[in-house]
Amino acid sequence: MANIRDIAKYADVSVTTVSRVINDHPYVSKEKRDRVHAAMKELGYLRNQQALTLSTGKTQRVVVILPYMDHPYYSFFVDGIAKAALENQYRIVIWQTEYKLSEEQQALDLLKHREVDAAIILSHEMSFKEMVSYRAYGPIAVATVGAPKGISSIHVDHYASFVSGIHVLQQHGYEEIGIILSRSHSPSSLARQQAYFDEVASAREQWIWTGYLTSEDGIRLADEFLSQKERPRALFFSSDYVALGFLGEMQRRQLPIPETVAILGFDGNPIGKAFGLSTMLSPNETIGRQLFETALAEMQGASPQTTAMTVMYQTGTTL
Amino acid sequence: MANIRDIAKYADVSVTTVSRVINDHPYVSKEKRDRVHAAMKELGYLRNQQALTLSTGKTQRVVVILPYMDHPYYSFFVDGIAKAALENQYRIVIWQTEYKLSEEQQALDLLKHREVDAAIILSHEMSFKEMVSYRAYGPIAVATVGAPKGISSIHVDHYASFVSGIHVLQQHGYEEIGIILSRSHSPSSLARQQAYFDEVASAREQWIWTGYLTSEDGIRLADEFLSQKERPRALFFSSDYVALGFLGEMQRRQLPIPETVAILGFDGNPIGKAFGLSTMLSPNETIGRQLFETALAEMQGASPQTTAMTVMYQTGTTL
DNA sequence: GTATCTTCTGAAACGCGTTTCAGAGCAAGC
DNA sequence: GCTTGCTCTGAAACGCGTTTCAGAAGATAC
Repeated sequence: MANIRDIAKYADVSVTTVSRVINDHPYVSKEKRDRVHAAMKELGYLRNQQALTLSTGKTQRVVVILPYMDHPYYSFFVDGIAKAALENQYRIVIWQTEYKLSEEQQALDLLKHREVDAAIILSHEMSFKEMVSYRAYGPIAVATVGAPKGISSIHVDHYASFVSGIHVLQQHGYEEIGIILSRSHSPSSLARQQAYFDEVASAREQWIWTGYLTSEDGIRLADEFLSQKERPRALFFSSDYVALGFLGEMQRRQLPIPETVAILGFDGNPIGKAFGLSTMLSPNETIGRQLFETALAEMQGASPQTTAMTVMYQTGTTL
Repeated sequence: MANIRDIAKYADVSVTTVSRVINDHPYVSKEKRDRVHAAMKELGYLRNQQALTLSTGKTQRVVVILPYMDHPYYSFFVDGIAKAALENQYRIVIWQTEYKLSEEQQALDLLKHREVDAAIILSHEMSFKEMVSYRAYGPIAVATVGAPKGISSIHVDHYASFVSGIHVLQQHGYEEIGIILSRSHSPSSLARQQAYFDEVASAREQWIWTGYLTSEDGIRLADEFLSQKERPRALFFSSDYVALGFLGEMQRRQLPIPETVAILGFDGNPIGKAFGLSTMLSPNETIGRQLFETALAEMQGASPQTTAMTVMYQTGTTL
């Protein structure tokens, strides 16, 4: 495979001139430029991206760190990131962590070893304190709340969003409300619990179900829910998938929704529409785009920024 | 940031010796080895992955080419690929093409420019003829049927799978069957049509619906289906998501399933379980793993291989 | 005692683009 | 006529690990 020196020899110019032709530098005479182009064509020259990367110190890659690939929730973020990255000639490297700290560390080590220029983290187990220690090696943008100075954050304001979801339920006449959360100790779950206690008069501990992440978890929830003596009249989920699992299982048992219990989802996954799921629409693709864009801006010298996004009620038939 | 030469100077050894220590080469005296380790610790040495890549010619990266990130169908493949890749110290670069030929070409150009060591293609618009022209630059493994010599393929045998799905429907007493396909001209769709005509006595052109990819397409199908004079008694979908969209819309219209029409999906997406969707379970995660493993084997000198996988009926309540 | 290994070490070349710097030639400015 | 500035060119250094090759020292074999 021909390299730049082969081209230089073949075209009888210096490597500098070849490099200039490749990079469209103006100070090359038309004559030599043509000779170089001819030589490149003749020898089938392909620029070696690795050499370029080593030379410039820029990899044109960003690592996207997320717990699960096969959870549709993250796909929308990744879609937004991928689109923005492609538009800017960046490639994305995916790292699946399953919330294992060691995997998160390995993923961020890519930054240290200059395999990527920046990191985008969709959800994490790692403390922000530890995350900050990687900041020296490149920009980091997260989709979670509570990021300290130095780390960009484009996130859904889970407190405000849960408040507005609760208000939607209340406007529909539901006062006794339960909430379904994923990881109990995550910052977003804490914010949601806070909103719950602040806004729901009848809030009670046993109406908070934690550890529900997938549609299967939603199916499982049906038993847990029905076995309770005193049940809330509405359930506010933190994920459409869990809500759909629950909804499907209730339908299977021929328990009418919303009569048995009203259901409000969270995400706005298109599949929810098919089943009339009422939900809070979250602009995840947009967040993905902005995560990339803010990381890119930081690479170009901008300061880290924090942006909170809000969700919108999307009407359905489960309220 | 300290490089290998700084370490050499600090430890008063040659760069060769430092390199040997890094790579656990045996021929280094304990004394020098210790000095080098101390120097690396002292100066906070981090190996530059780019230099290593340029030097060895191996990137430890594989590009995964797929049409849509936000279509859950592909997530399971990617999950399998990601797991296998991580286990082997490979990183995956994602390239979303939306079935645009130019994007597919750009993605495969990564191979040419040595940004990745191999390519895994989940679905493509590009002809195999064109794809083969990239083979000289690295192994290519596809998840589609019909790959020529030189290109590895781990795929679902769509003909056999559709045949077995049709047999399931027939065993349940359905003779008048329609099929729902995604892209009309893709090899998998052609194989499915062939199976349909071969196995269904009452097969007819107007019972083949093409262009259905998402759950929204499934919703839209309800009108198309109901507006037909003569309707099949069962529908065999090529995607669970489309099937679920249709199922949800039928439920919304209070048209009982399977009395109005039986539904058989294809994939085995977990969300289907919540709604009792009968489906043909496809081992997509396993296919993902094998795609990576066969690509890895090829990088190590093995020959391309082709493996066809079969699907399994997963019982539900829509038949 | 000499031949043959084995262990250990480092200089230099290699992978391959980019960038800096110095210099040559020529035109415009005053 | 002399200075200034622009256009064009290429040698060499740089980014940073790995690998080849040559050689020295010590150990083992016969």
